[in-house]
Amino acid sequence: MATGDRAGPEPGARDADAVTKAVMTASRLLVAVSARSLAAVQDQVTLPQFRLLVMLEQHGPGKLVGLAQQLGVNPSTATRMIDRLYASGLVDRQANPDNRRENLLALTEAGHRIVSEVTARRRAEIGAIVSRMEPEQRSALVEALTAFSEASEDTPTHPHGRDLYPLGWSEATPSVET
Amino acid sequence: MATGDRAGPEPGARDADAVTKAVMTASRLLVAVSARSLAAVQDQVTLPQFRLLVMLEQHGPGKLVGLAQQLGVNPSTATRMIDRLYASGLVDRQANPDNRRENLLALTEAGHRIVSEVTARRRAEIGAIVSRMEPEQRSALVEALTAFSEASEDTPTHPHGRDLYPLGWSEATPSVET
DNA sequence: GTGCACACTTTGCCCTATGCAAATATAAGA
DNA sequence: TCTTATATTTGCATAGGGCAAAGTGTGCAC
Repeated sequence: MATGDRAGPEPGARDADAVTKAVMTASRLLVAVSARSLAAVQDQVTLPQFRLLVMLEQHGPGKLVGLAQQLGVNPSTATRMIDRLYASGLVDRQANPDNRRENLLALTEAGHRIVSEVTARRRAEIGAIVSRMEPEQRSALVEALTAFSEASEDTPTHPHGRDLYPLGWSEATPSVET
Repeated sequence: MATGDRAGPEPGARDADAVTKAVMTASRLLVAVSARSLAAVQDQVTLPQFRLLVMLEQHGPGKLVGLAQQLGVNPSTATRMIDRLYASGLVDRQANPDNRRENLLALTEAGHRIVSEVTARRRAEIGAIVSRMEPEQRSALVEALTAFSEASEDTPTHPHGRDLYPLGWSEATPSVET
């Protein structure tokens, strides 16, 4: 908005600014949606616990070290989180018969239910929003977001981003993208 | 998916599904961007601490209870976080001369710098992505996101969302939208 | 086949974040 | 003044997190 009437020396710069602004606004919005979807289960699990459940759901049963890596936390942290989730019956833990130094961790039914509940709520919330848009707006949104996602794929994310990402992830991504 | 070749009774349903998917993908992406922007300061402040700094920046100097409410945490939690941030020189704390039971909390220069750094990184990252898009794609993105944001404004966010939101917020929104 | 190196998990120790309840200190009002 | 309400702090408990060390199995090399 308001970027159409003044001819800047570099038209792209002004556009990029408006786009950045719009993207950041949308970002806030989406985080709020995630937060609300999570609210329903926050009396049963903490956010880190929920993230752990999501990882188990996504990457299937596995051993503790792998889980810890996926979460970006120290194995000792994972051990203790599993202790608690096992105690609350959301995670199943049994020694791997083929390799007794490994534990096999998996979601219980109750664990699956929690993840599904949040995912469903989130889809529903987003669905509710897009349902208020005009059909043409919807397809425009799909195209625009697709272009955005593609543009981000070949973004270098600054040289060393790859290193920092797993480290920061655990603390920086509480919105548990499901 | 797989709903495209079969004429459903409600054509909008398939659209909504595709849009939901695109939105969720974008959401993950944006969270990753936030996470990376945050990574640069994670050796100086924890994520909750950073959120506190952002609140002080956004809502200006204020007293502890207000800050705690903005963050959605208990005042006692805020007290102790401030203790640590004061110790590390990121927050200034002084008794309000007009009301001795109140503390006035404000960012120090160092505190401001941290917030600015993250904000700048985030803008830069988003800017880098959009700069890879075609100009027409950029304006399409602005329009689409604007429509999306507007659609979300008059979304009821399910009846009781208002109640849960502040509660869940503290734990559910670590990505500190700046 | 015995032993050494490596992998997986757990435990100990320390810190931050968090909530609840109780204690303190200060204002404001009746 | 005495009481009530507000602001902050402190005590106590739990969860999340890291690092280092211990414990336990596997597997390979010699």
